[in-house]
Amino acid sequence: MCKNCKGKPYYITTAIAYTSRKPHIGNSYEIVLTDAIARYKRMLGYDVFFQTGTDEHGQKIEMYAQAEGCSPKEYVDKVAGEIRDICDVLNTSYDYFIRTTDEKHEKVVQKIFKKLYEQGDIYKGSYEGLYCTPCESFWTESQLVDGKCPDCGREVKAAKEEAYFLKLSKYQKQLEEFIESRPDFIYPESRKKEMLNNFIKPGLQDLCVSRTSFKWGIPVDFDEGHVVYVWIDALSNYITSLGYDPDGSSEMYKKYWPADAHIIGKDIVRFHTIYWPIMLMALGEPLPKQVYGHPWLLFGEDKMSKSRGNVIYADELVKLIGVDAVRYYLLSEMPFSSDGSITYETIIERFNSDLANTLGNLVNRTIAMNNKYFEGVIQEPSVSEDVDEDLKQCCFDTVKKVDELVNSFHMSDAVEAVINLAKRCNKYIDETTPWVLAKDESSKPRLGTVLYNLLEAIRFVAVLIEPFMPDTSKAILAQMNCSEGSYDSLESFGATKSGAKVGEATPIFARIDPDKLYAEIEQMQKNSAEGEQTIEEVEENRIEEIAPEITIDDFSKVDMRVGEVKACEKVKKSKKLLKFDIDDGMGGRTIVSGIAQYYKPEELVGKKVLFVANLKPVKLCGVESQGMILSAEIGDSLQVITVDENKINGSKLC
RNA sequence: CGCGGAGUAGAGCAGUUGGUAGCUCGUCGGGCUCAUAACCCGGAGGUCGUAGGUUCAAGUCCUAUCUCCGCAACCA
Repeated sequence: MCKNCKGKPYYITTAIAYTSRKPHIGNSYEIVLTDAIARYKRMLGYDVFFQTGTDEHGQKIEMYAQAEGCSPKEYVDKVAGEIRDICDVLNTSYDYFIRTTDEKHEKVVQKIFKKLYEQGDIYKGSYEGLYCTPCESFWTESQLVDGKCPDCGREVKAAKEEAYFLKLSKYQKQLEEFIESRPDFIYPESRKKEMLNNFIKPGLQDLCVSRTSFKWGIPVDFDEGHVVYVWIDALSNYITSLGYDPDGSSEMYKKYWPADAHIIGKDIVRFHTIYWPIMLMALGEPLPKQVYGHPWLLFGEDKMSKSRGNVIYADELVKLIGVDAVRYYLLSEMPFSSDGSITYETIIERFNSDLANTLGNLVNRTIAMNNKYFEGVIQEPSVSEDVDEDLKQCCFDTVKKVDELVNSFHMSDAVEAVINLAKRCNKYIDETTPWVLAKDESSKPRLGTVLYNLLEAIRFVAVLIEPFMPDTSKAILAQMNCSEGSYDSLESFGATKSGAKVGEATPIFARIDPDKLYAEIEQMQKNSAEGEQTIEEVEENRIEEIAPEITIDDFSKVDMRVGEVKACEKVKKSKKLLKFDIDDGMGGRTIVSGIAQYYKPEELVGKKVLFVANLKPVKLCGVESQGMILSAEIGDSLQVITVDENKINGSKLC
């Protein structure tokens, strides 16, 4: 069937998951999607190597661990375990689970770093005058606001901090040519344009690849105090696992690299299509063949987050509806390029309509008829009619269609194609009316043929659906008492053996009763709500540290006044900015503030607020802002400070 | 005018190179009884965001315009 894919290496990866917290079902989509492709390729005969894993370093992990009162290592061990458990619960067939804290990985990352340094692609440089000590952050000249830290507005210092940089500019031209000449490299195509127009063509800035501000990372072995920053550490997982080594790579590496496909989220397309290829170019290694930046799964219209209370975890959903139903839901509901949406309503709808009514019922009624009319014995087909041809053709067409769709990462369409074949089978039953044939002894041969054709067509369904729902595939074949589940058997119509006996007809998917499911969900949410305070909450309520001491002279430089909001509107083309017309008792002024996600424009009109009156004006998104409105912030919430209505506009604070 | 994508039946989506507008769910009616109140058929429902233009012919090409989304920018 696919002569030239037998034994051919096929290397596919997910991104490695950051071990900051347990992933929700949207995060888990990626592993299921990748697993489906991996299983499909394996079925075709490819020698598949499917890798997933965890990204475990960085400042955030350090912080979370501290909040939980454990070491970073203990923390990532716990979360990596949870992530791996979810991969297993989802029945994914990864061949290797890499962790960036693996000793082998760390060693090779150090070597890679050193090699790039020695050949001059990484150089030691420093930021100049742009370090904010309280924020522990570096800023580029263009990020600075009024010469100050854009995060906290405090002074930034001349940098004594040194850091290592990767020379992206050197490979820019080469990368641009590569991307332009490989229409298959970036999926979907709109992402490719984004990368070229927004990043590559305007000119790449050299990338900072080391940090001294935290310790939880892979040390740069020739310069104490520096740790390798996320890019080189995380991205290189794809090759360290295979046994890449600057001093001589393993056979396995030579066999599987370059990767056939990196399956990643749309948010990290940039890293995989710019930084990663350039790293590989610098190392003199071939580039991956395809990168698919898949969309996100949203809860209804919103992003899933613990604080919104709308998180669905894969393992919990599996408990409710079963692994294959979860896999089916994710694969069928996620579009190719736009974000998908998960709701309990659509979960029930998809389950009942596709899995229970169409597929499950088809298998059930077919097996039942075979038992009822022939004591289970599969008949030898003998009397064919024109309708049969149409059914057979549909089987072959579906095989072809699925192949095309999987190869272009259109998984939901591929899944749908298989379900459509099941629908065709249901139609075939109505066209041939077996129950009518059963009434007349003379039409028994035709009846036997019809049921044979059905069983064989269902076998096509079972085989084709294996990558998406492995257990269901097995269950169907088992119920048919059929051992022929190979992809090659789909080359012709007729691999089902006559004379064998089918098993009991037992429903594969029982319909979901919505009320019952909702009740179970409620129960589950209650249970998890009683759990411990989450990391997110810990982080949200963390009180910021007090800024360095200042003198009264410093303070008196800041001139704060009372003003009244006369008008307020959103700044066009910006998400976060609101433009205020303030009556400052001195003729009025305009102030722009980044609080659009906390307030609607009309909410603040008429209120008396406090503002800094002597800040140097700046332009934000084209609007000049002449000051700063004071507000109090903690974690995710923010409130503008307002004062009594009777305060006179222009009053000075002291 | 920073770059790119999208606006098609109540909902969610297909519609390569321009040639009678489709699918799934829902809804209404019919059929059937092998099956999981399932299955099959049919109807209703769309001036394909808006306004122009090219063409014998435009959802599909061009221009303008509105709205939404992604990336970038932006939190004084």
